Amino acid sequence: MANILWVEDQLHWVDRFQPILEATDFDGEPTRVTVFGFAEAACQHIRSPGAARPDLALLDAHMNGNDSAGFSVSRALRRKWPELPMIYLSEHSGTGIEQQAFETSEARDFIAKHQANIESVLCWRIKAVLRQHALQQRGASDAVIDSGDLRLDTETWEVYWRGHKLMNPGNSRRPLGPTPRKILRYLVEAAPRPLSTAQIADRLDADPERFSYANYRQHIRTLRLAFDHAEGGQGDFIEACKRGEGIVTFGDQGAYCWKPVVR
Amino acid sequence: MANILWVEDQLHWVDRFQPILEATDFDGEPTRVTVFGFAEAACQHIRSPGAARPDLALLDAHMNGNDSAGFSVSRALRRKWPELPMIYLSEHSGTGIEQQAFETSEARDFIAKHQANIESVLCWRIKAVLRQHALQQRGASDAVIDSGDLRLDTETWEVYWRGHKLMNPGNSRRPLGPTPRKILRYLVEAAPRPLSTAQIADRLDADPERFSYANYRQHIRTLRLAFDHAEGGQGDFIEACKRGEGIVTFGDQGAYCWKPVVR
DNA sequence: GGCGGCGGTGAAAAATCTGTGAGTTGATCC
DNA sequence: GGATCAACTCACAGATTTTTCACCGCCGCC
Repeated sequence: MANILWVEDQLHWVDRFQPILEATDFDGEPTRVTVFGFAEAACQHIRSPGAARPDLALLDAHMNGNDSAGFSVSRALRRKWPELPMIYLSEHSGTGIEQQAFETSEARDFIAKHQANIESVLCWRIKAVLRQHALQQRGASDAVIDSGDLRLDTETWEVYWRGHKLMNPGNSRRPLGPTPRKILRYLVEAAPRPLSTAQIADRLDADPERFSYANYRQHIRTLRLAFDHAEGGQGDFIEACKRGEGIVTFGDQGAYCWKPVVR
Repeated sequence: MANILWVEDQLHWVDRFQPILEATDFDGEPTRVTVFGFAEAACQHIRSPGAARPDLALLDAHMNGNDSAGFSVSRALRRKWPELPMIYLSEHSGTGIEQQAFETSEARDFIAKHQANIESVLCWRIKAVLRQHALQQRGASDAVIDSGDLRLDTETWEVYWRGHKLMNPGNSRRPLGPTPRKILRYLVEAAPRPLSTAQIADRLDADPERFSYANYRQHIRTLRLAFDHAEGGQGDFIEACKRGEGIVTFGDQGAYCWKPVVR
């Protein structure tokens, strides 16, 4: 289902476009449009932990007399879903607002509300952005990930650290659990970018209400212990993490980050 | 070097835009624009084995009275360089030409020639497409802000000043705290405009009631100390700030401003 | 000269974040 | 039904970051 988040303070545009958007087939599934009339309401919704990830955001930069209300929504979105494509729909094309949208807000497109055949143009451009984004998402999936001394086979999900297979720290005869393995994979894939709790929850396809930071933290602990056991259990890996190598706490938004270990 | 391939049959557009494009810095290197006045000539060039790969193609769909001359160039490009981003620059926005550009020709953008401030719009949009494409190519790599001797990676949040990583001034083994990092980023992004307490509070997504000027001031202090430590801790940076370089107090509404430091 | 506001400073208090250990839950298998 | 195991929760202490507070010097102004 194509899920569109739209922030627009002028109701007549909503009345005009919403039915058209909902009747348009963007990705082979029914389209749902969620509209917010105020930037604050949208931000609040976005920040709430249970918010479902939209596929695309449609923003108006200039709302309720505030030049940058739309940009605050954009920042909230970027924080929660860094990859989310955003399109601006505005009456101020060709102005500094358009420039700001492209240069600091990483807009994918900026559509002038006043133009010929706007309904169609809107749909074409949304479709184009969604297609482009889909293309981008399914790039890069090698079977084996190598990062320093780590070897991660994404087919069999086995993980080797300096030649030793990572085992379950609670019971060294058993392999590492599936969730920690996945988390490790996502961390290594995302390196050197950190992954926040929300991003991990998103990738694990977990219920964002349930997957908490405490949860993430615990898996990180499991992983660190597993690495530590793999290199002898002297606590060296834990120490390395504190120094900023291996699985590093990022210090914001409950995020962790994979940094290759130098020897 | 940003290499742009442009196919355009009306010379006056070339005269008008080419100098601007060539004077615009799209990727930190000089820009070169190669113009073809005829679709056939462009296709022939593209198919020739020695043709250099451009970074972006600018096409006009409707040329020399032929509705689809531009699309033939697009097909030639797609065959030779499947990943090449293409932007249409046309007088026929909102028509079937735009639809075709997006739906069958995988246009990244479609820019109407007749619109306010077209020169700037063209540059913003080209820049946006190039950035998006670069991101896509190297698997969403560095979004780095450069300002003088400062290098700020907005993905990993690492900040380097003259090659030294900015650390927490209170504990030099630890990285700069999240809030100061963000404030620095916003300041540099907003430069040369100052950011008042209220603006920072908005960007930090903080409660404007709680985020006071005293607060902002303290973070600025942390930042200045961090810079100072990074260059040796002689207080030089603090002095520079007083002289009007680096993180400058703006003197109104409790605002601060980032000014690149000249050496 | 006294006054008041602004911005810099240092330290203390408050809030938040993290690591840790232990306890629950729920699913699966015997 | 009971054992087992991974995933999840909870509580708490220690570390770290952020906010608050009090004070100081400077400057313009009456």
